[in-house]
Amino acid sequence: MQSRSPASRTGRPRSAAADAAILAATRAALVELGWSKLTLGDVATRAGVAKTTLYRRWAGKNELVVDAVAELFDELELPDSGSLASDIEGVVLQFATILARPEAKSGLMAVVSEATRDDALRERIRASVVERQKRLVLEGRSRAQARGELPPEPDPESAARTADLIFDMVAGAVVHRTLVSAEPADEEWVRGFTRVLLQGLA
Amino acid sequence: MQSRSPASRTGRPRSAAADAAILAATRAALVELGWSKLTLGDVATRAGVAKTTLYRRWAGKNELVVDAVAELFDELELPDSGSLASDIEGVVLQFATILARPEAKSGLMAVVSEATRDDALRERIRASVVERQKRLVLEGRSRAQARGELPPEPDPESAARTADLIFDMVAGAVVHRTLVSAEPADEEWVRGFTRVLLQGLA
DNA sequence: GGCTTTCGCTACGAGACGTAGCGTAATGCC
DNA sequence: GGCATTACGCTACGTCTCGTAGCGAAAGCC
Repeated sequence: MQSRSPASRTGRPRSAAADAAILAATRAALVELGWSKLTLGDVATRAGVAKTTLYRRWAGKNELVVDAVAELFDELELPDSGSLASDIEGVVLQFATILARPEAKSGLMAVVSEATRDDALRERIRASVVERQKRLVLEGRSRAQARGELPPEPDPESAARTADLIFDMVAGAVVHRTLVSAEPADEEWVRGFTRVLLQGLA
Repeated sequence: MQSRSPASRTGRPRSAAADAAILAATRAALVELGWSKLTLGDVATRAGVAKTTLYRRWAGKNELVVDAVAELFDELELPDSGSLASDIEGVVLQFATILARPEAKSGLMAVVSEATRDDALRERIRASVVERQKRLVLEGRSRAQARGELPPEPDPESAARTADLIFDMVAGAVVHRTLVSAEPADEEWVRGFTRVLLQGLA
């Protein structure tokens, strides 16, 4: 969350329950109201805390929603289904399921949009959402290489570039399908997408 | 733009110059202020019109920005460079160049985010941005099929599905690369992306 | 000239923002 | 147990933007 200064050993400690209540209230408000009609006063009331308490912990709407949405993606797991294709399909489907939830839809793109003019916010998104899930790409690839489904990378730099490209393609396609085309990223779509992606990487 | 009722043959006509001035002022305000700090009062002042004039033509910030941003994508053209790979590279690079502009970055994602709770707005985006550019995918594919670079489609329904998938992959990857990863979608990246996409479609 | 619609201007209530001030509650240190 | 320190709830406030209403003037068509 925020940089809790390590030298704060004295005084009343911050309530951890309040943090959880605020983040949960934020997600609930995103579902009911969406980003633009969400107000911090309303979130505070839902969470049962004072508005001033909320402002002591988060600088504003942007930072609050990033933290509230980031928690949603922590449940992503890489299945071990035996083949690279079904591993990818499983992860992409999980990602699509999370993104289909209204609190993720309305919250995530709004903060990404705000991040175009706020480097600190973009870094917060990268650190708490993107970078934390890139592990799935890396682990999936190394598994596939161990199974001989993918060739080993010639050099580390090219390996990193490819991983970034894969991540942009997966996340970007699912987001575009879900939010812009407004069609469900269901099993059928995921199969088609995975087929193109995998064949392209061979 | 808005539904200019065909039965308005009498009375003072609306100033076409005002429309253009308002949309240009909207883009300028997006560059300087970004989405969240853009106010309709400020746009009206920049455009040299009264705030009430602006409200007579657009229902709100969302609709205004969609129209202002949609104009940016009209300059997309399909190059005829002889091979499918370089055709795709050319279009993707054009798209990335437009999306790199600050008015597109901060405006487009914001309205997409708002569209998750507003069906009419999403339809407006689809009609004035997405659907209008999907022609590039269709035309590029038919050219490639004529050249024998791509197999003909077995049935029309599958052809439409594939076109949608391609569009989601192209637009999604470029958007994610530009806005989330915040790295330039330059020639090198576009080449790598096109290689994966093309090989996947073969 | 008469009719109709748009335009610029001013003013307004409503709502959210972000902050300040105060008294109270919870902890660590002596 | 008492003290310093920090967090908390509450109230109140000035500021900003929103979206609308009302008015007189302007610009077209018959």
